[in-house]
Amino acid sequence: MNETLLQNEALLQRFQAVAEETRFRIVQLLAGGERCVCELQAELEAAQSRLSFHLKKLKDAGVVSDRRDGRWVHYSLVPGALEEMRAFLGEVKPEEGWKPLAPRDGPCCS
Amino acid sequence: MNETLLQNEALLQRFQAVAEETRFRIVQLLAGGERCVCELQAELEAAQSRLSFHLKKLKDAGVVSDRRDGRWVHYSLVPGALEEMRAFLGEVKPEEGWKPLAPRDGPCCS
DNA sequence: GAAACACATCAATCAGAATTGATACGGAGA
DNA sequence: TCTCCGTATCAATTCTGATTGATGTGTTTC
Repeated sequence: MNETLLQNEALLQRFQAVAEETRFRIVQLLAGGERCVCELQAELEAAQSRLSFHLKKLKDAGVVSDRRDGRWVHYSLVPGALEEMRAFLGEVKPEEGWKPLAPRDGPCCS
Repeated sequence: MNETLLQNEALLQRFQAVAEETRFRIVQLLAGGERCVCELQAELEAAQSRLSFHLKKLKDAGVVSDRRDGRWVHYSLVPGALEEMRAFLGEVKPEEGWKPLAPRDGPCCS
């Protein structure tokens, strides 16, 4: 199995996790620091099972981690995960002064 | 209308655009420079209408731009869009040495 | 202008993800 | 132990987005 493909898969999963409105907002809230589920619930005005569903998605993708404290569970961002996503967008971003590939000779498609 | 909300909406749309396998791969290919549709079609082994659908998503999100050249259309990345996404992940990423918020006093939820 | 080509769009179908309501689980306090 | 509370999970439904096949549009070449 190709290592890079697996990395890509995990990376894609992270983008998928963040690219949904509720989860996008969760990430924004967690940027301010750790939050327990009930706090998120209050701030997002989301049903409990719905929030739990989205938190699981984020956790499965490795974007957040949880910490149990008595009956409460606190969620926070995983810095490394976000860093990887940034790195991907960095690699992908053409350098300043970058030029398109020279047009290929011959017909566009063979 | 709130300015920040609109920005968020556009940003979310960009994440949604990138967070799909076919489009994720398109972005990776375009990282190497401009490509025409038929080249992408060959490299992705995707049906033409399918590819066109995904390119439109990326374009609507502002992640790519197109350039007509005779009968060919060439797509390339929009550096600024990727930069904004990076910036978001940067803001959102806790600083090194960052500490969780101090636990609130009183019960977690009122 | 006719034919061939590159690409876009549309309508119908299909698939996967999100929502909801009910239920289960685990910890804390009486 | 019984009960309450915070959270997770499950099954059913609903919604959204992707795929497919056909058709449309603009461009080149003859």
